[in-house]
Amino acid sequence: MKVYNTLSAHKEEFLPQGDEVKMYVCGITPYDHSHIGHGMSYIVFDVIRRYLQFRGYKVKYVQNVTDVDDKIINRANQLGISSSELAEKYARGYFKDMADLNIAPADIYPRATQEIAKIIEVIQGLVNKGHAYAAQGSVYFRVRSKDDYGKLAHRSLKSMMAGARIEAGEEKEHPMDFVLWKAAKPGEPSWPSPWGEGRPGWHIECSAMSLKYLGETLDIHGGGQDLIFPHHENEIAQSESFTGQKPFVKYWLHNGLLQLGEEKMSKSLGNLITIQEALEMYHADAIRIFVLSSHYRSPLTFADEALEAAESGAERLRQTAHGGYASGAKQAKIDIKTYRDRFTEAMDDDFGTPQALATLFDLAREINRADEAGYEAKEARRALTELAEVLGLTLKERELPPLDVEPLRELLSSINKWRQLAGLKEIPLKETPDDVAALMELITATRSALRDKEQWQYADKIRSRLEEIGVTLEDTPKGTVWRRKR
RNA sequence: GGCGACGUAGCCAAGAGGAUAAGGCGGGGGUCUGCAAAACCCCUAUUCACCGGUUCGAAUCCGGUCGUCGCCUCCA
Repeated sequence: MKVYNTLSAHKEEFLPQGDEVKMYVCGITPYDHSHIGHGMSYIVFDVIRRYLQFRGYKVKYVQNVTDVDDKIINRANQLGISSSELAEKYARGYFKDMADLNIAPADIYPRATQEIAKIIEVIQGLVNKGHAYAAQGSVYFRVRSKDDYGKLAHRSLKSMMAGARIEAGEEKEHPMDFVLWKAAKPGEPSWPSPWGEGRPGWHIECSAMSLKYLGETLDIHGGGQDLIFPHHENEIAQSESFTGQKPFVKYWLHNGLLQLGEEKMSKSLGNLITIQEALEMYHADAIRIFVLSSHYRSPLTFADEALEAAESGAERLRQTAHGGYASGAKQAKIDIKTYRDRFTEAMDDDFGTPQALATLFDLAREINRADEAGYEAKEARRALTELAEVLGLTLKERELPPLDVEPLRELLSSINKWRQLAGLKEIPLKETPDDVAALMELITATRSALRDKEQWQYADKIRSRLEEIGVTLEDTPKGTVWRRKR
């Protein structure tokens, strides 16, 4: 397996330290709804994790929740609630978003506010080693104490200074020094520390948590490309300075960013579509196919046309996975291994999901072809479902609100008189069922009988009326099947 | 200003020196069907932004031009 490592800027052979892959992905700051840019990132790392498991690795996956930060505090103050209340609310929303996108939960979701002791321990260690210094109740990391600072972003301290927008660094020794511990301002949530009341800076929690839950060296650390600098650069500086161990992370993986129209989708620009909004419009499988049809390191632009295309593709895979009218027939000769190998080969090369998906579509075509020829392709269907699952595709029908019974009852009573025409008995009003399945059974049976009598105009009327109600009919060799219109 | 990525069919998007330039969507034609739907079959890039160069051979490597985007500041 090869993975692209941001640190080396090359693809490298993936060799984790042990059988259990230690994987850390930067989580969210819950002060607002998560948008589909977040969705993209977590879908990407979900697939990476699923694929590692598919390849036989155990994975320990940790994702932080930054539940204290300026934006949370400001927002909570605006709303007149506590910052922990606000953070909890949006963290819960985030977990629902993830579940709805079929993203498997992390093994641990540490919260910054629950890890203060470890955070203080790390800061204290950095101070003791001369990598950090206190000033006015805050503590800063001394970037000049780390000789390879900038190695992840591939920039030198000098080049960062040139043209960088740097504010006059009152308390800081060097403009690039960054805060580890922020002195409390009145009215802000704070914790006691050796430097006085305060709260953690943004970067330090990731160092503390990864150290606590995964150890001194992680196999994989992931996040969006926008986190490379300064966040991940600073994590490296903190962690390696604290432990004295290099590297902090063996493989740094970063996904490209989702764009909306001309610009990056981001909270600060306000041009965002929330995950729940996207899910109202599209099936989670469609969103995943949209994301996975381009390589994870490339930027991707959210466009309704592309999502619609993904929706149609998802529908085809779904139909294939659940199809199969030729049961009990001769087994189709489909070389499943070829498809598995193609899938694996694609994924082994830095998670080549576009080609992995292409393999799925090719397999689906061959299954349908076998179907068409009257062969049974159960094994191949199973393989399709299994490989789809590695990409986190459920291939399940979207859960729609239940059909209204009333329109179906009305339809049944209005076609009652046609039943005689079809050679069937009319159904007494009292015996009209009130559950969808039974109603549909009677309606389709009536229509089938009408078709047998070649009463096409009546049969077609039933079909178009059902379409209005939200039911699509398909007349297959094995009879009429119905499903919810999407 | 510095660093980096990208420009492939109507749209989305793989491919990274050599065999017919994946796949999805859309469109056209056909098979099946009473008609549909679904599915299947065929067609839809003689060419990879443009200009030069290296090479027996370039969409792929090098240089330049144009264009788009990201990071350098909170961000997945």
